[in-house]
Amino acid sequence: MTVRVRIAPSPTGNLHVGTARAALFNWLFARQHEGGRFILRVEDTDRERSLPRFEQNIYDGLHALGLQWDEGPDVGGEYGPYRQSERSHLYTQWAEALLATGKAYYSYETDDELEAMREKAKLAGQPFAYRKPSPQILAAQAAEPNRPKSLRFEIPQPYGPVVLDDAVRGAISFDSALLGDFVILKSDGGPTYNFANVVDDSLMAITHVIRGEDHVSNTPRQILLYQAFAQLGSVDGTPCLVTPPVFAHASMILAPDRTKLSKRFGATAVADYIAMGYLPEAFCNFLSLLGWSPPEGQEIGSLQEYAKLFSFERMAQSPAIFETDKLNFLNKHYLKQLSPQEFADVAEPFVKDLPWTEYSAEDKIALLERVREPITLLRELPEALSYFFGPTVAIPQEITESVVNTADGKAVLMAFKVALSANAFDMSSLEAAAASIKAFIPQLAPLKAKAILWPIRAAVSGRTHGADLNAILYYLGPKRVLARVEEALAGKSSPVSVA
RNA sequence: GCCCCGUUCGUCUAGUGGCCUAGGACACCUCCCUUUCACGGAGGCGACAGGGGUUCGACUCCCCUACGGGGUACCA
Repeated sequence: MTVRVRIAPSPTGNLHVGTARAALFNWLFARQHEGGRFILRVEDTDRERSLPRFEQNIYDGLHALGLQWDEGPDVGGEYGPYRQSERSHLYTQWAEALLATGKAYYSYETDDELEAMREKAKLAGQPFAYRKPSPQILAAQAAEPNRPKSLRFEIPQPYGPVVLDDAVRGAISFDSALLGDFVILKSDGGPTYNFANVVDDSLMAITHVIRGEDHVSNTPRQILLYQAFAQLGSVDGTPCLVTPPVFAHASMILAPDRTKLSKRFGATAVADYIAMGYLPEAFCNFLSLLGWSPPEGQEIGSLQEYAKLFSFERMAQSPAIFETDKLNFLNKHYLKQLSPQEFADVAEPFVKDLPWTEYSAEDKIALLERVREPITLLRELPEALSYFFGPTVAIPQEITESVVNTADGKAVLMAFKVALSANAFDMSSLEAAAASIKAFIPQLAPLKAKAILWPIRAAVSGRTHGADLNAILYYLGPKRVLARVEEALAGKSSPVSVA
Protein backbone atom coordinates (compact mmCIF):
# COMPACT_ATOMS: atom_id res chain seq x y z
CA MET A 1 0.00 0.00 0.00
CA THR A 2 1.30 3.41 -0.94
CA VAL A 3 1.36 5.87 1.90
CA ARG A 4 -0.63 8.95 1.05
CA VAL A 5 -0.83 11.79 3.54
CA ARG A 6 -2.04 15.30 3.29
CA ILE A 7 -1.99 18.73 4.80
CA ALA A 8 -5.32 20.47 4.48
CA PRO A 9 -5.02 24.12 5.44
CA SER A 10 -7.79 26.59 4.93
CA PRO A 11 -6.64 29.86 3.41
CA THR A 12 -8.28 32.03 6.02
CA GLY A 13 -4.96 33.21 7.40
CA ASN A 14 -1.22 33.01 6.90
CA LEU A 15 0.58 29.71 7.35
CA HIS A 16 0.40 29.16 11.08
CA VAL A 17 3.14 27.38 13.03
CA GLY A 18 0.64 24.71 14.08
CA THR A 19 -0.25 24.00 10.48
CA ALA A 20 3.41 24.07 9.55
CA ARG A 21 4.18 21.44 12.14
CA ALA A 22 1.34 19.24 10.93
CA ALA A 23 2.72 19.65 7.42
CA LEU A 24 6.16 18.75 8.69
CA PHE A 25 5.01 15.55 10.37
CA ASN A 26 3.09 14.55 7.27
CA TRP A 27 6.06 15.29 5.07
CA LEU A 28 8.36 13.28 7.33
CA PHE A 29 6.01 10.33 7.26
CA ALA A 30 5.57 10.44 3.49
CA ARG A 31 9.30 10.63 2.86
CA GLN A 32 9.91 7.79 5.23
CA HIS A 33 8.00 5.46 2.96
CA GLU A 34 9.08 4.37 -0.45
CA GLY A 35 6.82 6.13 -2.91
CA GLY A 36 4.98 7.97 -0.15
CA ARG A 37 2.99 10.95 -1.35
CA PHE A 38 2.54 14.25 0.44
CA ILE A 39 -0.53 16.11 -0.74
CA LEU A 40 -1.59 19.69 -0.30
CA ARG A 41 -5.32 20.24 -0.31
CA VAL A 42 -6.75 23.69 0.09
CA GLU A 43 -9.88 23.68 2.20
CA ASP A 44 -11.51 26.88 1.07
CA THR A 45 -15.13 26.01 1.76
CA ASP A 46 -15.49 29.10 3.91
CA ARG A 47 -16.03 31.45 0.99
CA GLU A 48 -16.21 34.54 3.15
CA ARG A 49 -12.87 34.18 4.85
CA SER A 50 -10.82 32.34 2.25
CA LEU A 51 -8.47 34.65 0.37
CA PRO A 52 -6.04 34.05 -2.49
CA ARG A 53 -3.26 35.90 -0.72
CA PHE A 54 -3.51 33.50 2.22
CA GLU A 55 -3.30 30.57 -0.14
CA GLN A 56 -0.18 32.12 -1.61
CA ASN A 57 1.24 32.68 1.85
CA ILE A 58 0.71 29.01 2.64
CA TYR A 59 2.55 27.96 -0.52
CA ASP A 60 5.38 30.36 0.23
CA GLY A 61 5.73 29.27 3.82
CA LEU A 62 5.76 25.59 2.98
CA HIS A 63 8.29 26.19 0.22
CA ALA A 64 10.47 28.25 2.51
CA LEU A 65 10.56 25.39 4.98
CA GLY A 66 11.48 22.95 2.26
CA LEU A 67 8.28 20.93 2.55
CA GLN A 68 7.59 20.22 -1.07
CA TRP A 69 4.31 18.52 -1.89
CA ASP A 70 3.76 15.94 -4.58
CA GLU A 71 0.19 16.84 -5.42
CA GLY A 72 -1.66 20.09 -4.97
CA PRO A 73 -3.58 22.89 -6.65
CA ASP A 74 -0.48 24.35 -8.21
CA VAL A 75 1.34 21.16 -9.19
CA GLY A 76 -1.64 19.03 -10.09
CA GLY A 77 -1.90 15.28 -9.63
CA GLU A 78 -4.23 12.50 -10.58
CA TYR A 79 -6.56 12.98 -7.63
CA GLY A 80 -7.40 16.60 -8.35
CA PRO A 81 -8.74 19.11 -8.23
CA TYR A 82 -7.03 19.95 -4.97
CA ARG A 83 -9.05 22.99 -4.01
CA GLN A 84 -12.31 22.21 -2.31
CA SER A 85 -14.05 25.10 -4.00
CA GLU A 86 -13.47 23.25 -7.26
CA ARG A 87 -14.88 19.99 -5.99
CA SER A 88 -18.46 21.04 -5.24
CA HIS A 89 -19.95 18.53 -7.65
CA LEU A 90 -18.28 15.70 -5.75
CA TYR A 91 -19.70 16.76 -2.42
CA THR A 92 -23.13 17.06 -3.94
CA GLN A 93 -22.79 13.63 -5.47
CA TRP A 94 -21.63 11.97 -2.30
CA ALA A 95 -24.23 13.76 -0.22
CA GLU A 96 -26.97 12.64 -2.56
CA ALA A 97 -25.80 9.08 -2.21
CA LEU A 98 -26.33 9.40 1.52
CA LEU A 99 -29.69 11.06 1.02
CA ALA A 100 -30.84 8.40 -1.43
CA THR A 101 -30.05 5.62 1.00
CA GLY A 102 -31.76 7.31 3.91
CA LYS A 103 -28.54 8.01 5.77
CA ALA A 104 -29.06 11.72 5.47
CA TYR A 105 -32.11 13.99 5.46
CA TYR A 106 -33.01 17.60 4.91
CA SER A 107 -33.65 19.83 7.88
CA TYR A 108 -35.20 23.27 7.82
CA GLU A 109 -34.57 25.09 11.06
CA THR A 110 -33.51 28.68 11.03
CA ASP A 111 -30.48 29.82 13.01
CA ASP A 112 -32.75 31.31 15.62
CA GLU A 113 -34.70 28.11 16.03
CA LEU A 114 -31.50 26.12 16.39
CA GLU A 115 -30.24 28.59 18.93
CA ALA A 116 -33.48 28.26 20.89
CA MET A 117 -33.19 24.49 20.89
CA ARG A 118 -29.69 24.69 22.31
CA GLU A 119 -30.80 27.19 24.88
CA LYS A 120 -33.65 24.98 25.96
CA ALA A 121 -31.40 21.96 26.35
CA LYS A 122 -28.96 24.02 28.34
CA LEU A 123 -31.63 25.22 30.73
CA ALA A 124 -32.84 21.67 31.17
CA GLY A 125 -29.29 20.65 31.96
CA GLN A 126 -29.33 18.30 29.02
CA PRO A 127 -26.58 17.94 26.43
CA PHE A 128 -27.89 19.12 23.09
CA ALA A 129 -27.96 16.74 20.18
CA TYR A 130 -30.00 17.53 17.11
CA ARG A 131 -32.41 14.75 16.25
CA LYS A 132 -34.51 14.14 13.19
CA PRO A 133 -37.94 15.73 13.59
CA SER A 134 -41.03 13.67 12.96
CA PRO A 135 -42.09 13.19 9.31
CA GLN A 136 -45.07 15.46 9.95
CA ILE A 137 -42.94 18.33 11.21
CA LEU A 138 -40.44 17.82 8.44
CA ALA A 139 -43.18 17.90 5.82
CA ALA A 140 -44.71 20.99 7.31
CA GLN A 141 -41.37 22.80 7.43
CA ALA A 142 -40.60 21.79 3.87
CA ALA A 143 -43.87 23.24 2.73
CA GLU A 144 -43.11 26.61 4.25
CA PRO A 145 -41.45 29.01 1.87
CA ASN A 146 -38.15 30.74 2.68
CA ARG A 147 -36.88 28.17 5.12
CA PRO A 148 -33.19 27.32 4.89
CA LYS A 149 -32.58 23.77 3.78
CA SER A 150 -29.52 21.90 4.95
CA LEU A 151 -28.66 18.26 4.62
CA ARG A 152 -27.89 16.42 7.83
CA PHE A 153 -26.27 13.10 8.43
CA GLU A 154 -28.37 10.93 10.70
CA ILE A 155 -26.40 9.33 13.49
CA PRO A 156 -27.10 5.64 12.95
CA GLN A 157 -28.95 3.65 15.53
CA PRO A 158 -28.57 1.85 17.77
CA TYR A 159 -26.32 4.36 19.43
CA GLY A 160 -23.16 3.00 20.95
CA PRO A 161 -19.46 3.52 21.25
CA VAL A 162 -17.51 4.88 18.31
CA VAL A 163 -13.89 4.00 18.79
CA LEU A 164 -11.05 6.02 17.41
CA ASP A 165 -7.91 3.95 17.43
CA ASP A 166 -5.42 6.75 17.43
CA ALA A 167 -1.86 5.94 16.43
CA VAL A 168 -0.55 8.36 19.04
CA ARG A 169 -3.06 8.20 21.85
CA GLY A 170 -4.44 4.70 21.68
CA ALA A 171 -8.13 3.84 21.70
CA ILE A 172 -10.50 6.70 22.42
CA SER A 173 -14.16 5.88 22.79
CA PHE A 174 -17.09 8.21 22.16
CA ASP A 175 -20.78 7.58 22.69
CA SER A 176 -22.66 8.21 19.47
CA ALA A 177 -25.78 9.00 21.47
CA LEU A 178 -24.13 12.27 22.40
CA LEU A 179 -23.58 13.20 18.78
CA GLY A 180 -26.31 15.19 17.08
CA ASP A 181 -27.30 14.71 13.47
CA PHE A 182 -24.86 17.12 11.92
CA VAL A 183 -25.01 19.23 8.80
CA ILE A 184 -23.05 17.95 5.84
CA LEU A 185 -24.38 20.31 3.20
CA LYS A 186 -25.05 23.87 4.28
CA SER A 187 -28.10 25.78 3.14
CA ASP A 188 -25.94 27.43 0.49
CA GLY A 189 -25.19 23.97 -0.88
CA GLY A 190 -21.57 23.94 0.24
CA PRO A 191 -20.11 21.08 2.26
CA THR A 192 -19.16 21.38 5.90
CA TYR A 193 -15.65 20.67 7.06
CA ASN A 194 -16.33 17.22 8.49
CA PHE A 195 -18.05 16.09 5.35
CA ALA A 196 -15.70 17.55 2.74
CA ASN A 197 -12.81 16.17 4.70
CA VAL A 198 -14.12 12.63 4.59
CA VAL A 199 -15.15 12.78 0.94
CA ASP A 200 -11.78 14.15 -0.09
CA ASP A 201 -9.73 11.80 2.02
CA SER A 202 -11.69 8.92 0.53
CA LEU A 203 -11.37 10.14 -3.01
CA MET A 204 -7.73 11.02 -2.62
CA ALA A 205 -7.01 7.63 -1.09
CA ILE A 206 -5.45 9.13 2.01
CA THR A 207 -3.97 6.40 4.19
CA HIS A 208 -2.91 8.36 7.27
CA VAL A 209 -4.36 11.51 8.73
CA ILE A 210 -1.77 13.31 10.82
CA ARG A 211 -3.21 16.47 12.33
CA GLY A 212 -3.59 18.45 15.52
CA GLU A 213 -5.37 17.35 18.66
CA ASP A 214 -8.05 19.93 18.05
CA HIS A 215 -9.55 17.50 15.57
CA VAL A 216 -9.90 14.57 17.95
CA SER A 217 -13.45 15.43 18.95
CA ASN A 218 -14.47 15.69 15.30
CA THR A 219 -13.15 12.29 14.45
CA PRO A 220 -16.11 10.19 15.63
CA ARG A 221 -18.35 12.09 13.22
CA GLN A 222 -15.92 11.40 10.45
CA ILE A 223 -15.63 7.75 11.38
CA LEU A 224 -19.41 7.44 11.23
CA LEU A 225 -19.31 9.00 7.77
CA TYR A 226 -16.63 6.57 6.64
CA GLN A 227 -18.70 3.70 7.94
CA ALA A 228 -21.77 4.94 6.10
CA PHE A 229 -19.86 5.17 2.84
CA ALA A 230 -18.30 1.79 3.42
CA GLN A 231 -21.83 0.40 3.62
CA LEU A 232 -22.64 2.07 0.35
CA GLY A 233 -19.61 0.44 -1.20
CA SER A 234 -19.31 3.01 -3.94
CA VAL A 235 -20.62 6.37 -5.05
CA ASP A 236 -21.39 6.71 -8.74
CA GLY A 237 -19.00 3.93 -9.52
CA THR A 238 -16.21 5.27 -7.33
CA PRO A 239 -15.38 2.78 -4.59
CA CYS A 240 -15.41 4.08 -1.04
CA LEU A 241 -12.76 3.42 1.54
CA VAL A 242 -13.45 0.14 3.30
CA THR A 243 -11.79 1.37 6.44
CA PRO A 244 -11.03 4.91 7.53
CA PRO A 245 -7.46 6.15 7.31
CA VAL A 246 -5.18 5.75 10.29
CA PHE A 247 -5.49 8.77 12.55
CA ALA A 248 -2.55 10.27 14.39
CA HIS A 249 -3.29 13.34 16.48
CA ALA A 250 -0.38 15.50 17.52
CA SER A 251 -0.60 17.53 20.70
CA MET A 252 -1.30 21.24 20.52
CA ILE A 253 1.29 23.97 20.40
CA LEU A 254 0.51 26.55 23.06
CA ALA A 255 1.71 30.06 23.82
CA PRO A 256 3.86 30.59 26.95
CA ASP A 257 0.74 31.49 28.91
CA ARG A 258 -0.62 28.04 28.04
CA THR A 259 -3.36 29.41 25.87
CA LYS A 260 -3.82 28.99 22.18
CA LEU A 261 -1.15 30.48 19.97
CA SER A 262 -2.71 33.75 18.86
CA LYS A 263 -1.80 37.18 17.62
CA ARG A 264 -1.65 38.26 21.22
CA PHE A 265 1.36 35.99 21.69
CA GLY A 266 3.28 37.59 18.85
CA ALA A 267 4.32 35.92 15.66
CA THR A 268 2.23 32.93 14.71
CA ALA A 269 2.95 32.90 10.99
CA VAL A 270 5.87 31.01 9.56
CA ALA A 271 6.63 33.93 7.26
CA ASP A 272 7.18 36.15 10.29
CA TYR A 273 9.89 33.86 11.59
CA ILE A 274 11.62 33.70 8.24
CA ALA A 275 11.46 37.48 8.05
CA MET A 276 13.16 37.73 11.43
CA GLY A 277 16.02 35.75 10.08
CA TYR A 278 15.40 32.27 11.34
CA LEU A 279 16.85 29.69 8.99
CA PRO A 280 14.32 27.20 7.59
CA GLU A 281 16.53 24.33 8.80
CA ALA A 282 16.45 25.69 12.33
CA PHE A 283 12.74 26.30 12.25
CA CYS A 284 11.99 22.82 10.95
CA ASN A 285 14.30 21.27 13.49
CA PHE A 286 12.58 23.20 16.25
CA LEU A 287 9.09 22.35 15.06
CA SER A 288 10.04 18.68 14.88
CA LEU A 289 10.96 18.75 18.54
CA LEU A 290 7.60 20.18 19.52
CA GLY A 291 5.46 17.12 20.03
CA TRP A 292 7.90 14.55 18.78
CA SER A 293 11.19 13.32 20.13
CA PRO A 294 13.94 11.72 18.11
CA PRO A 295 15.29 8.42 19.42
CA GLU A 296 18.56 8.56 21.32
CA GLY A 297 18.19 12.26 21.90
CA GLN A 298 19.32 13.37 18.47
CA GLU A 299 17.99 16.83 18.94
CA ILE A 300 19.78 18.26 15.98
CA GLY A 301 18.70 16.74 12.73
CA SER A 302 17.76 17.61 9.19
CA LEU A 303 14.42 16.87 7.57
CA GLN A 304 16.08 13.99 5.74
CA GLU A 305 17.52 12.51 8.90
CA TYR A 306 14.30 12.89 10.81
CA ALA A 307 12.35 11.29 7.99
CA LYS A 308 14.24 8.11 8.75
CA LEU A 309 13.60 8.37 12.48
CA PHE A 310 10.02 9.57 12.56
CA SER A 311 7.36 7.42 14.22
CA PHE A 312 3.92 7.92 15.74
CA GLU A 313 5.07 6.11 18.87
CA ARG A 314 7.44 8.93 19.68
CA MET A 315 4.84 11.64 19.32
CA ALA A 316 3.85 13.36 22.53
CA GLN A 317 0.36 13.36 23.98
CA SER A 318 0.71 16.47 26.07
CA PRO A 319 0.78 19.98 24.65
CA ALA A 320 4.04 21.79 23.96
CA ILE A 321 4.72 25.42 24.68
CA PHE A 322 6.27 27.50 21.96
CA GLU A 323 9.31 29.06 23.64
CA THR A 324 11.95 30.57 21.41
CA ASP A 325 15.01 29.79 23.55
CA LYS A 326 15.74 26.52 21.85
CA LEU A 327 14.75 27.89 18.48
CA ASN A 328 17.32 30.63 18.96
CA PHE A 329 19.93 28.12 19.95
CA LEU A 330 19.21 26.04 16.88
CA ASN A 331 19.33 29.07 14.63
CA LYS A 332 22.75 30.00 15.97
CA HIS A 333 23.84 26.46 15.46
CA TYR A 334 22.74 26.30 11.83
CA LEU A 335 24.12 29.76 11.16
CA LYS A 336 27.48 28.51 12.37
CA GLN A 337 27.41 25.57 10.00
CA LEU A 338 27.23 27.73 6.92
CA SER A 339 30.25 28.42 4.73
CA PRO A 340 31.17 32.10 4.33
CA GLN A 341 29.55 32.21 0.92
CA GLU A 342 26.40 30.46 2.13
CA PHE A 343 26.19 32.82 5.05
CA ALA A 344 26.56 35.79 2.73
CA ASP A 345 23.77 34.38 0.61
CA VAL A 346 21.27 33.93 3.41
CA ALA A 347 22.31 37.29 4.86
CA GLU A 348 21.86 39.20 1.63
CA PRO A 349 18.15 40.05 1.99
CA PHE A 350 18.88 41.47 5.41
CA VAL A 351 21.92 43.56 4.54
CA LYS A 352 21.19 44.64 1.00
CA ASP A 353 20.36 48.18 2.02
CA LEU A 354 23.68 48.85 3.71
CA PRO A 355 26.04 51.20 1.78
CA TRP A 356 28.38 48.48 0.60
CA THR A 357 29.98 50.57 -2.13
CA GLU A 358 33.05 51.26 -0.03
CA TYR A 359 33.79 47.55 0.26
CA SER A 360 34.69 44.94 -2.32
CA ALA A 361 32.60 41.82 -2.78
CA GLU A 362 35.32 39.88 -1.01
CA ASP A 363 35.41 42.27 1.90
CA LYS A 364 31.68 42.04 2.18
CA ILE A 365 31.82 38.30 2.72
CA ALA A 366 34.72 38.70 5.12
CA LEU A 367 32.93 41.40 7.05
CA LEU A 368 29.83 39.28 7.40
CA GLU A 369 32.08 36.52 8.73
CA ARG A 370 33.40 38.88 11.36
CA VAL A 371 30.02 39.56 12.86
CA ARG A 372 28.25 36.27 12.42
CA GLU A 373 29.28 34.47 15.56
CA PRO A 374 27.19 36.20 18.21
CA ILE A 375 24.24 36.65 15.85
CA THR A 376 21.03 34.86 16.72
CA LEU A 377 18.80 36.28 14.02
CA LEU A 378 19.81 37.48 10.59
CA ARG A 379 17.87 40.65 11.10
CA GLU A 380 20.42 41.67 13.73
CA LEU A 381 23.00 41.98 10.98
CA PRO A 382 22.50 45.61 9.94
CA GLU A 383 22.93 46.75 13.51
CA ALA A 384 25.91 44.45 14.07
CA LEU A 385 27.60 45.85 10.97
CA SER A 386 26.64 49.47 11.33
CA TYR A 387 29.95 50.76 12.68
CA PHE A 388 31.80 49.54 9.61
CA PHE A 389 30.09 52.22 7.59
CA GLY A 390 30.37 55.96 7.47
CA PRO A 391 33.04 58.30 8.72
CA THR A 392 31.96 58.54 12.31
CA VAL A 393 30.23 56.51 14.93
CA ALA A 394 27.96 57.40 17.80
CA ILE A 395 29.14 56.35 21.23
CA PRO A 396 26.36 55.86 23.75
CA GLN A 397 26.58 58.07 26.82
CA GLU A 398 26.95 55.09 29.09
CA ILE A 399 29.97 53.73 27.26
CA THR A 400 31.57 57.13 27.05
CA GLU A 401 31.34 57.45 30.80
CA SER A 402 32.39 53.99 31.79
CA VAL A 403 35.04 53.21 29.20
CA VAL A 404 36.16 56.21 27.18
CA ASN A 405 36.11 59.11 29.61
CA THR A 406 37.92 57.39 32.43
CA ALA A 407 41.49 58.23 33.33
CA ASP A 408 42.74 54.96 31.92
CA GLY A 409 40.56 55.23 28.88
CA LYS A 410 41.82 58.67 27.99
CA ALA A 411 45.41 57.65 28.58
CA VAL A 412 45.01 54.67 26.33
CA LEU A 413 43.39 56.65 23.58
CA MET A 414 46.01 59.36 23.78
CA ALA A 415 48.77 56.80 23.44
CA PHE A 416 46.90 55.10 20.66
CA LYS A 417 46.46 58.39 18.87
CA VAL A 418 50.15 59.12 19.14
CA ALA A 419 51.01 55.76 17.69
CA LEU A 420 48.55 56.29 14.88
CA SER A 421 49.80 59.76 14.08
CA ALA A 422 53.36 58.51 13.95
CA ASN A 423 52.32 55.77 11.60
CA ALA A 424 53.61 53.38 14.24
CA PHE A 425 50.53 51.26 14.13
CA ASP A 426 50.37 49.07 11.08
CA MET A 427 46.86 47.99 10.13
CA SER A 428 47.45 47.32 6.48
CA SER A 429 46.33 43.73 6.88
CA LEU A 430 44.48 41.67 9.44
CA GLU A 431 47.74 40.06 10.52
CA ALA A 432 49.53 43.39 10.76
CA ALA A 433 46.70 44.84 12.83
CA ALA A 434 46.82 41.88 15.19
CA ALA A 435 50.58 42.18 15.51
CA SER A 436 50.34 45.89 16.13
CA ILE A 437 47.84 45.35 18.89
CA LYS A 438 50.08 42.75 20.44
CA ALA A 439 53.03 45.11 20.35
CA PHE A 440 50.99 48.00 21.64
CA ILE A 441 49.73 46.37 24.80
CA PRO A 442 53.07 46.14 26.65
CA GLN A 443 53.68 49.81 26.02
CA LEU A 444 50.90 50.67 28.40
CA ALA A 445 51.89 48.29 31.16
CA PRO A 446 50.80 47.84 33.88
CA LEU A 447 47.39 48.22 32.27
CA LYS A 448 45.89 44.91 31.37
CA ALA A 449 44.92 43.99 27.87
CA LYS A 450 41.25 44.41 28.49
CA ALA A 451 41.73 47.87 29.96
CA ILE A 452 43.61 48.87 26.86
CA LEU A 453 41.53 47.25 24.18
CA TRP A 454 38.14 48.26 25.50
CA PRO A 455 38.57 52.01 25.14
CA ILE A 456 39.95 51.54 21.66
CA ARG A 457 37.09 49.27 20.71
CA ALA A 458 34.58 51.69 22.15
CA ALA A 459 36.14 54.66 20.40
CA VAL A 460 36.23 53.13 16.95
CA SER A 461 33.07 51.06 17.05
CA GLY A 462 30.91 52.84 19.59
CA ARG A 463 30.30 49.69 21.54
CA THR A 464 31.89 47.14 23.84
CA HIS A 465 30.87 44.10 21.87
CA GLY A 466 31.52 43.30 18.27
CA ALA A 467 33.98 41.92 15.80
CA ASP A 468 37.62 41.16 16.54
CA LEU A 469 39.40 44.40 17.20
CA ASN A 470 42.07 43.77 14.60
CA ALA A 471 39.34 43.25 12.02
CA ILE A 472 37.62 46.44 13.01
CA LEU A 473 40.87 48.38 12.64
CA TYR A 474 41.77 46.77 9.37
CA TYR A 475 38.44 47.32 7.66
CA LEU A 476 37.98 50.82 8.99
CA GLY A 477 41.45 51.85 7.85
CA PRO A 478 43.94 54.21 9.54
CA LYS A 479 42.26 57.44 8.57
CA ARG A 480 38.86 56.55 9.89
CA VAL A 481 40.32 54.98 13.01
CA LEU A 482 42.28 58.11 13.78
CA ALA A 483 39.28 60.32 13.14
CA ARG A 484 37.07 58.28 15.42
CA VAL A 485 39.68 58.18 18.18
CA GLU A 486 40.09 61.94 18.00
CA GLU A 487 36.41 62.41 18.11
CA ALA A 488 36.08 60.16 21.12
CA LEU A 489 38.82 62.08 22.87
CA ALA A 490 37.10 65.35 22.04
CA GLY A 491 34.24 63.94 24.03
CA LYS A 492 31.53 64.70 21.58
CA SER A 493 29.74 61.66 20.47
CA SER A 494 28.56 62.09 16.96
CA PRO A 495 24.84 62.24 16.54
CA VAL A 496 25.26 60.59 13.18
CA SER A 497 24.87 56.89 13.44
CA VAL A 498 24.90 54.86 10.29
CA ALA A 499 22.55 51.95 10.63
C1' G B 1 -23.30 22.05 31.55
C1' C B 2 -21.86 17.61 28.76
C1' C B 3 -18.03 14.72 26.00
C1' C B 4 -12.77 13.83 24.93
C1' C B 5 -7.57 14.46 25.94
C1' G B 6 -3.60 15.86 28.90
C1' U B 7 -0.40 17.02 33.63
C1' U B 8 8.01 14.76 34.68
C1' C B 9 13.23 20.50 35.90
C1' G B 10 11.57 27.68 33.73
C1' U B 11 10.98 25.33 28.45
C1' C B 12 11.32 20.92 24.89
C1' U B 13 11.50 16.06 26.47
C1' A B 14 13.48 10.54 27.92
C1' G B 15 10.95 7.12 30.88
C1' U B 16 5.75 1.50 29.05
C1' G B 17 6.44 -1.82 37.51
C1' G B 18 12.45 -2.76 40.00
C1' C B 19 18.14 -0.31 35.38
C1' C B 20 15.33 6.37 38.71
C1' U B 21 19.46 8.73 44.79
C1' A B 22 14.44 10.34 37.40
C1' G B 23 18.44 10.88 31.95
C1' G B 24 19.33 14.53 27.84
C1' A B 25 18.78 19.39 25.37
C1' C B 26 17.81 24.77 25.73
C1' A B 27 17.85 28.74 29.21
C1' C B 28 20.20 30.39 33.77
C1' C B 29 24.62 30.47 37.29
C1' U B 30 29.95 29.32 38.29
C1' C B 31 34.71 28.18 36.72
C1' C B 32 38.47 27.33 32.79
C1' C B 33 40.50 28.96 28.05
C1' U B 34 41.44 33.91 26.03
C1' U B 35 45.28 40.48 23.80
C1' U B 36 39.53 42.63 23.16
C1' C B 37 34.60 40.62 21.32
C1' A B 38 33.10 35.95 20.75
C1' C B 39 33.63 30.52 20.19
C1' G B 40 34.75 26.40 23.02
C1' G B 41 35.34 23.18 27.48
C1' A B 42 34.03 21.60 32.62
C1' G B 43 30.68 21.87 36.54
C1' G B 44 26.12 23.62 39.10
C1' C B 45 20.88 24.86 39.95
C1' G B 46 16.39 22.48 38.77
C1' A B 47 10.74 18.19 37.98
C1' C B 48 7.34 12.98 38.64
C1' A B 49 0.08 18.33 40.12
C1' G B 50 -2.46 16.48 44.96
C1' G B 51 -4.89 12.41 47.42
C1' G B 52 -6.28 7.45 47.68
C1' G B 53 -5.66 2.45 46.08
C1' U B 54 -3.24 -2.21 43.47
C1' U B 55 1.70 -4.44 44.30
C1' C B 56 7.12 -7.18 47.77
C1' G B 57 7.96 -2.63 44.85
C1' A B 58 5.06 2.74 41.45
C1' C B 59 7.05 8.43 37.37
C1' U B 60 5.09 4.07 35.25
C1' C B 61 -1.42 0.44 36.50
C1' C B 62 -6.62 1.92 38.68
C1' C B 63 -9.90 5.67 41.08
C1' C B 64 -10.96 10.64 42.84
C1' U B 65 -9.75 15.90 43.02
C1' A B 66 -7.41 20.17 41.01
C1' C B 67 -5.57 22.57 36.92
C1' G B 68 -4.82 23.08 31.53
C1' G B 69 -6.43 22.13 26.56
C1' G B 70 -9.91 20.57 22.76
C1' G B 71 -14.93 19.70 21.13
C1' U B 72 -20.00 20.53 21.76
C1' A B 73 -21.37 25.51 14.78
C1' C B 74 -24.88 25.71 8.30
C1' C B 75 -15.62 27.81 11.19
C1' A B 76 -12.04 24.80 9.57
